Amino acid sequence: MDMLSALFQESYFTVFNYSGDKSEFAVMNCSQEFDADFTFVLFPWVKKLGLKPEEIGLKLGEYLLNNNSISGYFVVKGFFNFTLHDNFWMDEIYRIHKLKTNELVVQTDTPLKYLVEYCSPNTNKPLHLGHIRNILLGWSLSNILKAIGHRVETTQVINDRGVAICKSMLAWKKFSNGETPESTGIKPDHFVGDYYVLFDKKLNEEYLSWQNSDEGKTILKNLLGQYVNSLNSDPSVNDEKITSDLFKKYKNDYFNTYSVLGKEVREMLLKWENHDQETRLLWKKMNDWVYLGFNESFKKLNVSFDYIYYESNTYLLGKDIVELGLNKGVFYQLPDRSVWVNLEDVGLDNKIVLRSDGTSVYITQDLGTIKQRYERHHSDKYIYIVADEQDYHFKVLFETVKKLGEPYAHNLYHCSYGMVDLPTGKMKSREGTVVDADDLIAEVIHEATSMAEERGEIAALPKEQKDKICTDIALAALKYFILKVSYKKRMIFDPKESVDMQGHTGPYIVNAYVRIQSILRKATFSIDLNVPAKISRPERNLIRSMNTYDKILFEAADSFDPAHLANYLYQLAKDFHKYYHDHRILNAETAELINFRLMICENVAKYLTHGMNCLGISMPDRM
RNA sequence: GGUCCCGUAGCUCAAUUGGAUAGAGCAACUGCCUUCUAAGCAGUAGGUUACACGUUCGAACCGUGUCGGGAUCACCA
Repeated sequence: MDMLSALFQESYFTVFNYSGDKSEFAVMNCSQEFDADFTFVLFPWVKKLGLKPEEIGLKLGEYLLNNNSISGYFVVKGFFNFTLHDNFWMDEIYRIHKLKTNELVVQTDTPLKYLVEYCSPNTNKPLHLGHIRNILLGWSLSNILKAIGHRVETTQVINDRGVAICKSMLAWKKFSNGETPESTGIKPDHFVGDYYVLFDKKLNEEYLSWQNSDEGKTILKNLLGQYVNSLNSDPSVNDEKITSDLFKKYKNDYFNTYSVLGKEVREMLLKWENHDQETRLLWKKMNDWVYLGFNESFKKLNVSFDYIYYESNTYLLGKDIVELGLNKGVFYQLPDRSVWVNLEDVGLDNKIVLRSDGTSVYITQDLGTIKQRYERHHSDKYIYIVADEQDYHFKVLFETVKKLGEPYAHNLYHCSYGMVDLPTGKMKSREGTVVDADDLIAEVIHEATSMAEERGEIAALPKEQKDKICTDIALAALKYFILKVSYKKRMIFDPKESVDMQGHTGPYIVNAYVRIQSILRKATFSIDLNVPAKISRPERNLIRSMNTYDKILFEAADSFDPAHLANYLYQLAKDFHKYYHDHRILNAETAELINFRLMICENVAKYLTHGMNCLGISMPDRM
């Protein structure tokens, strides 16, 4: 494609004495409805050259034809459609056929070092669907960047401290009777998560009985009065709704002021911060359970991390930066000793960066960890894969770093992905509507297994091999289902559809590959480079697609979006399925044709494997 | 209320970054397995791209406004 742009650039200079930037000469694939390889749009040139589209097309076409650069052309309206010589496409087939997988992609001429952060869970509950989207994006983006020649390190910061973790710790301490994951047989991260849920349940019970106590009644009555006034008496709201709204709103305040459990949690957090031995031991024990469970989930998803940071080690970082900011005059201090940054000049507000008691807030830590990353990794680009609910936080963070004039200030990227919703609405952990990662994976594997049994294609294989294939197919379905959607968009996840294996799905693409493998197993003679008489339109289109693979990968890398690649692979698989249906391969008419078609098949398989592997999907040979 | 994001077939998503008659899958209906794996192929039906102006050879895409939905705006993380 790039080569074609150059061709038009050169032709314009010769024919019209026009010299322009290469980017002015964009060439596209010709639309399916015409029998041509590529299209060059003439409209923009009508004004620039002062000629009619037909005249431009004619002059251009005759020149290119005489030059032997193209084999034919025709102009429809303002579109210059043209076709390249067969030997160009044949050369492409040979070239691709000779390439090894790691040579398939053109390498970037500006290789950089990336640090990609993704996943970053809390240790109070197991991974859910939101983490899965995050993980798949991070993993496949890293693969894509590596594929085009960048160096990539991956990392996650585990949020292993704070109030939430103390809640599950307290619940376990009070209500577990010493139960463990081993004694109950529950997956350890789920085990801990169950105590987090239990805490909330116990808190609700406590809150409810407090509401009926004299103290509670008086306070809530007062609040109710104020609240009803503030509602401006909307007639559609009934008393019950008002009370339940208030109940929800006030719960947090209750937790912080009247709750006995709340008090115990805060005491526990304080003990933790003061390195109380018993608390730290409990904390370590429960977190270790969670890591055991997380690692099992990561392994199932077939992802890993190069560097793991723990918030318990980094949460005190950043205070030196606050000091630096104050000295530089970038931050200011109020009389109560809290420290702030004014971001009004970039359209944001004043944000606190250090509390009046001198302790850190979220952004203090992040300022610290960014700097630590820079010092330890010296990457060229730092990518944070974090949901779009944190857009504001990252804007503030990055602008603050810019104001500080840090050397890495312009190398920070928030890859902000849309949250995952269910057909029934938002996922809410409190209401138990969260789709658990492990449950989901188990469900797709179950579905893939029963589909495979129905088909019977792999029935004769040993169990171990069958299980591996079914797992691959299941993960292909799940991963592709999520990655095919552009990451910026909020997506609706229907668990029923995620186990679909027909149509625009991962298994559909795997199937194209499996069909090729099946043919290759049956092929009796080895491929040898002979020239066949003619390349058909479907074949030209297949090669043309493979020829644009580089461009797709670079696009995906530039936009941080694996969905470009996912959709490309579907199109390639679709074209192949049709080709397979319309053309006999092993019993084609002549030996040359068999040879030729086998080459095409092998080439397609190469790209499908490479692309799917970039998405983090492994390809079985049979299904 | 301020800021940001989104609105495409009944549903879930695309659209080569401003190009030809807006495409797929699912769901519905109809065909194709004695031939390389039917997790496949072909077909029917489904659209005022939320709405209105504007920019230009050309707009789902850019601009302005309206309507609708979401996120966020803690001395929480």
